[in-house]
Amino acid sequence: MARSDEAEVFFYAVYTAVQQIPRGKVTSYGHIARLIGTPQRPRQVGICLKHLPQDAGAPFNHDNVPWQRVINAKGMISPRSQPSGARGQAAALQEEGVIVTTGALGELMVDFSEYGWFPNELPSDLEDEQETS
DNA sequence: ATTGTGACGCGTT
DNA sequence: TAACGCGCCACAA
Repeated sequence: MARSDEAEVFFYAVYTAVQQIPRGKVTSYGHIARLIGTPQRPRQVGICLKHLPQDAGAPFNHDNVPWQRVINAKGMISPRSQPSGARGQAAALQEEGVIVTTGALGELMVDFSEYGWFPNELPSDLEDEQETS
């Protein structure tokens, strides 16, 4: 692996946590950071998703990690998420029943009070899952 | 090796 | 209320 071992652990934690987000729900980068015990690094969560492989053969990839369900704390889909803007992510969310509204500036928003998923901790322990790799 | 750049969030202005 | 500053740290140049 190219990344350091610590980074590897962090990536694993992020991807696994994101997989816990139920279909049709959304959460924030910051909340994912809190769930995995690193509340000071919402930004690194974004980096993990940014580098999420598209290759279906990878252990974590665009198919098995619902990256589209992670948005920022203001409830808006990050414009930087994709080259074409946030449209693709919005489409992916709408496909699973999430209503995405468009602001005056063309910003794509999701109502947290309706679709927010903010548990205090992860439903399953993620610490000791993958022992063999 | 160094420097700059972020799929962010929160406290201060 | 909005804008700015800073922490965080993996990655690309």
